[in-house]
Amino acid sequence: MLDLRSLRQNPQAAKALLKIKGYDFDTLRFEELETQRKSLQSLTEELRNERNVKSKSIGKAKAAGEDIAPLVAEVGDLGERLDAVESKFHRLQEEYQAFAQSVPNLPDASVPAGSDEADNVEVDRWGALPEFNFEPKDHVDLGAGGMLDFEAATKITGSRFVVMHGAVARLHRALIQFMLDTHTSKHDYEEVYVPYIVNADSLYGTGQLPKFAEDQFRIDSDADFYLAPTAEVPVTNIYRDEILEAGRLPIKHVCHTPCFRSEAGSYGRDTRGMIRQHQFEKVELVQLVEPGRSWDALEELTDHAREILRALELPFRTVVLCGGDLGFSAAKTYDLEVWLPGQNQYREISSCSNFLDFQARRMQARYRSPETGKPELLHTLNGSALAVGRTLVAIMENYQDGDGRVHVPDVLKPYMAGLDVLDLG
RNA sequence: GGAGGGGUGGCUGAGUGGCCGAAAGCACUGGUCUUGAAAACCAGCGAGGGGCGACCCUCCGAGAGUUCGAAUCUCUCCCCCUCCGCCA
Repeated sequence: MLDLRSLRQNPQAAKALLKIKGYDFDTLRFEELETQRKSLQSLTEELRNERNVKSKSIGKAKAAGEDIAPLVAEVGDLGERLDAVESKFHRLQEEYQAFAQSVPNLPDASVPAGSDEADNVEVDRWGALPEFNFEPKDHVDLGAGGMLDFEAATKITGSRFVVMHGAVARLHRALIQFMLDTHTSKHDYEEVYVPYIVNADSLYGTGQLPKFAEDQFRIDSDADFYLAPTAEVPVTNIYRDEILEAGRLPIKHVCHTPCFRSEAGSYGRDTRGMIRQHQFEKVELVQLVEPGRSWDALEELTDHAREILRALELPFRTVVLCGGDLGFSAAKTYDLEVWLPGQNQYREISSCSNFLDFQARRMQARYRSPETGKPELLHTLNGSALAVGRTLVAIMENYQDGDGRVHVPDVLKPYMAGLDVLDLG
């Protein structure tokens, strides 16, 4: 959520920035809501003040042994008037809240203009593209011998799931271990284990609700529970409604979780293979930092994600998302895109974002500022490092040898119990 | 699942209808003292919102109700603890 106070001061500036994101901010509607809020709020507070003052005087009269009947009569229909104004005010507040919550975060000034991913701007490239003396297969063909079984998954559940067997399942697990170990030992993140089922407040805090309810898997139970779409939700919400001491910052967590996405509205896209699944594993980096530090933190966090790709020797590039491709809560996002020989293109494997205080305001994640002694909103960031399923795909496609085998990257060998070549059968 | 006990400021904890946004202690901040520190003493110290301001409003797990007036009484829900049952 944006800061309403600064929004009030300059709605036109916000409108101009939001246009970069392809969002039409209705300043007239906002100003109308604001005007109504102002008058209803002051009227409500005036009446409440009157009631408080008079009630207090009744108390005093009673304590002094005086007759309170005339005072009680004087309060008269005050309660009814207050109720009427209050309910009007509450209705307006709900409307106002819904409006304010639906406004996306402002993009940073460095975010390029553009409408979709075609307008994203490449900022760097790493690694030479592999050259094959054969026609490289994609991961679906490579796994067709039985290691990747999409039909079995369809039977068990439905489309967009996978069953992995043997060495491929092990390589998938090795990737998780390697990523967690790298971030904890080299990049100074604390590992956390969290619930995979979250409540509505948590999804609201990070911005998935109320606007993106259809993307979530909702659990049919008495409680309002959802399958976590990313570790960002449970991990960031550890600090919801907390006031942290400044000495605890920055908070840096790494967390491995499965992620569940309904993928509503992507029916025709990436239907082949493991690229877009309802369930996939991800290792996520989450940081909560002092407001002045978040831009540096975004660069660092993005490089922590790059480090995994460099260690795995997978060619990749970094793009900065244009306004139209930027997410609802993010002020700026870098995507890392790995080279997939089977598709002959770069595909997203990580997304690293700075949310500034947008999420922190929704979830009231604060720290005590040493300068003022007052609680102030933190800045939140997160990034995938990396999406495990897509990393597995990238390794299979980049490390294939043309003879139905996949070589294990050097850094993963310690995790593979001596296995350094996968025979896909 | 059954029985009982609880949820109060950063933390501990008192408060059963008005003088309570809330005692006391801890923590924290400033001061006195000290070569310095500790101790002691003095003072300050919850959060959110509105208003140019004087000030005002809201918040004692959440929501609804009773009342002129609710942290306090009633109802519903959520969460925590103890015991029993069941269980990885």
